[in-house]
Amino acid sequence: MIPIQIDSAWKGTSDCRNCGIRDMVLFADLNEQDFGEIHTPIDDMVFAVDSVLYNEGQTALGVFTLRKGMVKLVRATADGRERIVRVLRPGDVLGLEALATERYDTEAMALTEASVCRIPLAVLHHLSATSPRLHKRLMQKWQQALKDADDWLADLNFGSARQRVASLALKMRDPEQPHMTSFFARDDMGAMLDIKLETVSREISSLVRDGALKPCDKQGRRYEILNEAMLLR
Amino acid sequence: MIPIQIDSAWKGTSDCRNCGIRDMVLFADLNEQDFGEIHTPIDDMVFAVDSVLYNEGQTALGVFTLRKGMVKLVRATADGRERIVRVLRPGDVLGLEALATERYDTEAMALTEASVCRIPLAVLHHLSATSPRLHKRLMQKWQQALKDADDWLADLNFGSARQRVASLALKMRDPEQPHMTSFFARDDMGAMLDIKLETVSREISSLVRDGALKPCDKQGRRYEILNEAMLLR
DNA sequence: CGGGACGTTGAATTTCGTCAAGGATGGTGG
DNA sequence: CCACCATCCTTGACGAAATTCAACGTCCCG
Repeated sequence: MIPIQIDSAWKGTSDCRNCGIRDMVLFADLNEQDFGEIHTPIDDMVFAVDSVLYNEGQTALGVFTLRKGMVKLVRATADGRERIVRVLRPGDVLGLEALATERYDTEAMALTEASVCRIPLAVLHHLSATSPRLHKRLMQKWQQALKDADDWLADLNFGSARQRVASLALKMRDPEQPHMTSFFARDDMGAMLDIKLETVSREISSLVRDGALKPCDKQGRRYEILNEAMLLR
Repeated sequence: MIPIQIDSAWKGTSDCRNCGIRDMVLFADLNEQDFGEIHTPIDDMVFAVDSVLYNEGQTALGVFTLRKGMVKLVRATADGRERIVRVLRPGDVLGLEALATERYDTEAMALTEASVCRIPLAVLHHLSATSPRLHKRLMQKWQQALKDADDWLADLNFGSARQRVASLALKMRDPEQPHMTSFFARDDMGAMLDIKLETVSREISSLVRDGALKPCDKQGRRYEILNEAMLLR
């Protein structure tokens, strides 16, 4: 079942030298010699909405770089419910933990259609030993992942329901259009913020009523930020 | 001011080869040759309760390994309150992020008297390039830190106040005496679980009344776990 | 022995969750 | 092309849970 997903997602082999977002990713400052050390092809893949990139505990095939779209990392909690521990966006790395354990610690599911490249573990193990440039980038990606994890905890799971929704709105701002922000299905937002979906809906409505946000589509996914100060509190 | 803390904490130079907890720490599988590459002394330090090991944003001097005691990682939130993002225990590494950014991402404060060794950044940068053994350990410590961060979020900040207190009790079990567990000042516990200190107190009292826990001191810090199943739900 | 810090407990209030119903949207098939 | 249906978002009323404000007790330290 998983191989089928992989097959259907596979779109070809990546040409990393000419990657459009290369300055954001792991291979940012590799030189020609480093690229020569890559003996296994990097797969270029696209996953449809709601498809699973990998499961919690699954044996790892590689580390992913997210090129386009959004991916949620999901964990099962002790009582069986579902918890979204983070949302990744373009430039982020998925499955770094596989470098240490050969297994993925969380499930990864596409929140939108998602383009990724999958870098085989062997390539990273080899390069991290031979290329100080990759080694340094790898440290930076670990550090960023850890900081993101702590940020997520400190910002989004703190305070009243209204504060949480407002924090999520700020965190999910579009990097290119800072006055726009993206929301998700209400039950996903609930799993991110640890509040019920009805409460999410109420707080969004309240922020719209108070003039902090303006809905830009009919599905409740895109909003314009009208009053940033109101969200910051 | 910070140098004064450092001076007062300094207890000598560590003999890593004979470290009592070496199998848990970064230097676990270094060989004699690797040790020969260490040209800067590892400092052995002790911090008193409530003293600060480093501040958020501070320029980093090194990475710490916790030998004894407990340390909290604290962040300021958007609204100025204090948020405890994790508690570290013996064997854990503090300040790994300094390897990537030369700065600490959080404040670290001793929850008990804490013994640490401070490994200069230069030593780690050098060894991670020359010793595949350290390189591998480093990956494992990054992975563990990231998993701990996600665990903290998923377990302790989820569900009712009672569930959170129960999860904390389980997470803070003594590794040597699994039926014993450690709590903290009630406002610290509140900052860990994102509930008010009065609620923490009430839930602890309730767990004691229901026979899940038994207090073992008069300050409310040590408890015996009488009914593990009751805490798991 | 007194005072301050901290933990506990109680009552009133606010917030959030639960249960239920209604409405908009998008897709499907006739 | 439109009616129908399923899905998801929204809203309301009620009850449960957590916070707030306050008082009180205990422990530790000077």
